[in-house]
Amino acid sequence: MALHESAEMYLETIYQLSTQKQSVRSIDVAEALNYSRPSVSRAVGLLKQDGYLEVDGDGFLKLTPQGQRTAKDIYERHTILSSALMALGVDPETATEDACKIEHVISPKTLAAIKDHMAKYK
Amino acid sequence: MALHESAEMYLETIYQLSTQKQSVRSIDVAEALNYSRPSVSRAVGLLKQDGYLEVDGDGFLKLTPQGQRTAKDIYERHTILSSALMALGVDPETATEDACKIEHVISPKTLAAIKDHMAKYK
DNA sequence: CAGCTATGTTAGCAGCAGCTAACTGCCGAA
DNA sequence: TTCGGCAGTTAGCTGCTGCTAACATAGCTG
Repeated sequence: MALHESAEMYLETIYQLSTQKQSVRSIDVAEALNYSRPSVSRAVGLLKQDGYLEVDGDGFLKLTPQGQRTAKDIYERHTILSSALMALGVDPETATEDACKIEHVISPKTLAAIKDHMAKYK
Repeated sequence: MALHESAEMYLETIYQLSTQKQSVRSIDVAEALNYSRPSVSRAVGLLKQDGYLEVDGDGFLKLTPQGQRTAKDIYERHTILSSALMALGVDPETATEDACKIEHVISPKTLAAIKDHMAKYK
């Protein structure tokens, strides 16, 4: 089951938050994305149902190995894209915003090509 | 009123078709996009309502000046992106597919940066 | 203990955008 | 003239994804 863009965004956000703090709850995701609690609640339920994360008794979100893998992949796309755009002279804020959108639609082939190009011109 | 991605896609398709044939009807758009006739019918109605095109008595679609301008802009984004990706070594089919998705989410700033980069390395 | 606050959930709404089924109108061929 | 097919429209369904309102629960605090 392919992840929808919104699911990718939730997963990436949970992953990023988990690198910044010990525990991640739904409310943290809601604040990070500026979404309502119900929106996050439903999304978390779907991600859980699809095996991307677990919610423990205290409401802490833990990515499963599959979730971890997927989130890392999305985050890597984001990182490559935003640094590529910044290398082109795009300001960091715009680069981050655009990377955030492009990361959900770009193909592995194109990403690899960008990565290669970056390596060459570094 | 900002165009949604789907509206941009319809507009771009109409524009492209109009460069290839004398007259463009809804059915042509449906075939080009592989969408149903009702889907196109509704989209055309919305684009008309928003002043992007006119439908004449024979069902031929004519972009208004505003529609023409907008469609050209989208198409230019598409052209720049796909040639940029191909310049990175992405195969034409993938480049076109990815350009088609990226063109709807990329900011003017980033597009300009890509254009500059291309001009430099040509 | 009462009550406030924080967090999460349930129910249901809205808008977008695809779809099918079915109706209409028109045009050309038998 | 009648019939069949093409093109377009209308009605209504579905799934996604955001929202608010309202409720449940737990935990602190006076």
